[in-house]
Amino acid sequence: MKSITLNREQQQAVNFGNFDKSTNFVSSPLLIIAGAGTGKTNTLAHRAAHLLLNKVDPERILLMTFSRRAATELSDRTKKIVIETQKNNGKPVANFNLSWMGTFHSIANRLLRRYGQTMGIDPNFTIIDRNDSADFIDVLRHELRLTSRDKRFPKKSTCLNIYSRCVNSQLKISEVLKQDFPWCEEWENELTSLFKLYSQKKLEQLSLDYDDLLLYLFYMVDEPEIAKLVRQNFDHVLVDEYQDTNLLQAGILARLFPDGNGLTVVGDDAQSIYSFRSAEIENILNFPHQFSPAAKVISLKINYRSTQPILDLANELLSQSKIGYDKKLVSHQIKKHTSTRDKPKIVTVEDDVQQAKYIVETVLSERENGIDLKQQAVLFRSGHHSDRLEVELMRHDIPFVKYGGLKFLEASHVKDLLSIIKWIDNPKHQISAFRVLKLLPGIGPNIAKKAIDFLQLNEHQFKCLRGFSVPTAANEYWFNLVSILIESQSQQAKWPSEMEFVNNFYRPLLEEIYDDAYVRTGDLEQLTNIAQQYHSREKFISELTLEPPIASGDLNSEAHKDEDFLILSTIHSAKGQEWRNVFILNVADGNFPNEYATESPKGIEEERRLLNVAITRAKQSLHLIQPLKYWVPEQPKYGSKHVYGAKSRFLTNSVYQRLESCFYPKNQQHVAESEPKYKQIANIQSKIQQMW
DNA sequence: CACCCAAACTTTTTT
DNA sequence: AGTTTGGGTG
Repeated sequence: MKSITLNREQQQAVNFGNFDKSTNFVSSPLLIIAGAGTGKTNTLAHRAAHLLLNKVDPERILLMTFSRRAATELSDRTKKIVIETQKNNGKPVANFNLSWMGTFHSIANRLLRRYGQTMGIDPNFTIIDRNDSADFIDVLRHELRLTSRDKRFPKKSTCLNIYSRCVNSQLKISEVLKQDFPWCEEWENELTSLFKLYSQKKLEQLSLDYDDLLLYLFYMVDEPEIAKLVRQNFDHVLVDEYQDTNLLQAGILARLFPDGNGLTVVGDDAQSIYSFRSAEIENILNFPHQFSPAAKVISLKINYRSTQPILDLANELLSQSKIGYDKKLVSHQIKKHTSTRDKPKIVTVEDDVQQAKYIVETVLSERENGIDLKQQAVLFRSGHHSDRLEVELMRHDIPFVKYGGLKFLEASHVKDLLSIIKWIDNPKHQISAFRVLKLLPGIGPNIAKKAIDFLQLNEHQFKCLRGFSVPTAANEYWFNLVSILIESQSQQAKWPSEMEFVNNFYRPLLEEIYDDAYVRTGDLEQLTNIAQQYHSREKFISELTLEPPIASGDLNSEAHKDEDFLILSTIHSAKGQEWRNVFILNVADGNFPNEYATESPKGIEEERRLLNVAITRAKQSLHLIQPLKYWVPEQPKYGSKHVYGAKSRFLTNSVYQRLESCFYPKNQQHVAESEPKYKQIANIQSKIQQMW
């Protein structure tokens, strides 16, 4: 295939492969190293299209991406290319579907439901999200009496994080604790028994957490016979963001494609930012050796996104690293003449309030210049960094959408309603049952537990609950709830009308529990609307768990399509995206690098890559903001919550030379001193005390 | 046994 | 500021 939109290396990557004797298109293992903005998605889409145009069956291509958004984008582009090429060649345009496309977790979900029986896995399992898992662990840790000790046991989310690391890194718990959770080392034995119970109970309750999806699939394809069975479905696999895969994911691929034939992976070692999820940068670095000598490596270095001054900054930042990235990105844009205006800015401000003001002011003046809010994004290290800014934006009536902040599914009323649905879907799912039961007035943890045990004793037939008595306060709710449960269990395929019954049941409870019930009703309506889009209850739950709506505006994205809004996003959530103007908040030591990551050189390197990812999102204009003072929400023991941040260690002199230094407000380097000061004349304390 | 309140403690990023 | 734990009351 020829296309003028591709450069030489891209073209090479697209066309890599041959026809064998039987005219099947085959390809040996291929690694595409694609630096930021080098047209990775375009190349992948063209490669997929190339396969299709060479008669590879679309059903037999496996596309693994990092997010749903990436998956749809890739598939849309692929289709477009295929259709246009067919038109140009005067061929009839065939309709097709790339059905095996999604995240590792969603692909694992499908494969486990289809082939799980070979491992004794009931295909009707429920996927539990992070919150459910944490609640699960919470219950078990009480059961094991791990609370009420003289020293506090790690909290549920920490326990889950440790568990997750163990599974995904395939390391022993002692190793994980030593490396990443040294403050929990003393609890090793307790944690071990907790995790043992956790995995056992999950199996009993037909519940798989995110890690299980990968783990179970790994064990499944570890059986050569089953691997062969699964392998028969696919001729080609394209894996995106390979630098962020972990050992389990790489292991799955290695077992499905032992010789690497048909395997194409794409990634950028300089953008590996998910080690907390046990991503192994070694996966991408070792790929050529793993499949030596057959493996081919192609590097894309021409950047189509950013101006050269922005790339100069990124290149300089990476060149400071001890790991030798081979990543001198070169801009495709022909530079007319470089002036200081093109240079990325480092803006020094007094504190987060000034930081927010600077953003508001700049964003608005840019909009005056005809740059939509949508073309501008504010990026930050952690979710709460935008708190101040959000207040400021609301005050100025500037619409925004935040990615990576508080999620829709984390709102307790949404969790309540979903729990009912999940319990109906899987009567063995005790975490949902527990949550639902505790909603009813007069029912607390103990009665809830008894009811659940009672249900288990009666083989999870909801109708047995008629014979379970509850406190009078709960009577009416109890009767209605049990009616719904029995109804759903007896008849099938009532989705999504079932959602209505559940809604009607929950509404009065909502009003009883929350003061702001009215506001929350809106969310429940949205949830009901989403439910309409799925044709089964199981699909609805699975999809919602695997791809939760990530931004506040995500749910009614159609409605928001015409509107203009500013993007706020964590850097992790900004992966793969680009904007004309980019602002990076809190570029100070403690955030870049994050204070918890500075223990190990590896950690610091990842922080550097994180800053690199943030920088390379910008097309034309980039502002790093450096507050002298910033807010530290935790640890009040240090007294003042304002901390004077040190200059980021990444901003060395040579990096600084790539930046233009500014101050905000202009010409006021010492804001604190400019505020008027008055002498104390009276004492408020004595006045107050005199009142009594 | 459920519910409310106060005190102690808290490790970023997410499929 | 949010979570966890323990104590007191009805």
